[in-house]
Amino acid sequence: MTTSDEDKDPQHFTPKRDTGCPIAFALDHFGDKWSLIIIRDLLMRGHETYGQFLQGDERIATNILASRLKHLEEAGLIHKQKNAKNRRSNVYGLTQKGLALAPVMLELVRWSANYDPNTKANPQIVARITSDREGLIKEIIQKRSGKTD
Amino acid sequence: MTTSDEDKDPQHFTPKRDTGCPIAFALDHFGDKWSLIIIRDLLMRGHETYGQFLQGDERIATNILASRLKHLEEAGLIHKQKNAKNRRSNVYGLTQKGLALAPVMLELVRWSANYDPNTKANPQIVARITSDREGLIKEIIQKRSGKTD
DNA sequence: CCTTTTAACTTGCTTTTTGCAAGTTATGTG
DNA sequence: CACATAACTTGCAAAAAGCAAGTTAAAAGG
Repeated sequence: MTTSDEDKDPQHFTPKRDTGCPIAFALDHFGDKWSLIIIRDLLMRGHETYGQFLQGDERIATNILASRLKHLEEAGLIHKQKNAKNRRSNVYGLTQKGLALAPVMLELVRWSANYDPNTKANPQIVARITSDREGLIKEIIQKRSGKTD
Repeated sequence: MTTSDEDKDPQHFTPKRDTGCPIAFALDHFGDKWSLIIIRDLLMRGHETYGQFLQGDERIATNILASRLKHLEEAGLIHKQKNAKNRRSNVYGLTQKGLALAPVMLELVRWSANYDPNTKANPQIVARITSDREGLIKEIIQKRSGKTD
């Protein structure tokens, strides 16, 4: 982890439901139908461009994608960088705050794998959530921490 | 845990986004602004009647509450029982499938407690998520498993 | 009993969010 | 220089959320 000046506090983000409840706080960040899909793409599938998100399995609409990316950025979960080599492509990445959702994501995977008879969750990963949860979390976070993170 | 005939498979529920992805599966169950609040009330606060949900901190609208309860029941996360003693009050409870969200819930609490400067999360609980996660999960599940569960 | 409360919803209507299709702009590419 | 493409934006229709009021059946009080 290089300590650059990223992940600065998003001054502009104030939760809607300001009750202090942790669940409500989380929902204010990603409590809609698409945000977690985007976070999944970033965290589990290595997607990092607008076009890659657009072509995900669930086919998010382009205007919704734009609005969710904006919201997630304002909420401090992701950041957008210009690609120095190719100035028309932007690269999205998870901040520390976003990467810290890995444990939540893995518990969701475990739960769904357990209750969805048609799950396509990778059995090896699912098994490892139980056998080596901490190791898996660290591995994922390391894998998805860009050099600029 | 008494093994009654509850928690039967909800034949009628088919996920909207049938991609096989565990995250999408989870979102089809509770990927909206209110479902997780209701599950929180059931799991962490011991709420179990319509009126209790209505009076939660976030003040869900009554028609939305009714529709979410119906959906959660169809999705097999909760069940509704008549109260034998008082026939006009219904008692809601989590099914096994719903109780199994405890780990997800706790990771959400941990994440939010960590990133919300104004969190009201109980510090003792938060500490225990790290020090005795498994024990805490079992304790919560046991506490919220009604006799009829 | 008979009136009043109350729990658990439902209905009607307005506002907000989502979704679809098409259009725009600034690069990049042959 | 013509064309392709990444990353959006805009306009409008459809769906969901939110608000206020109404309904129903059962319990509680007198």
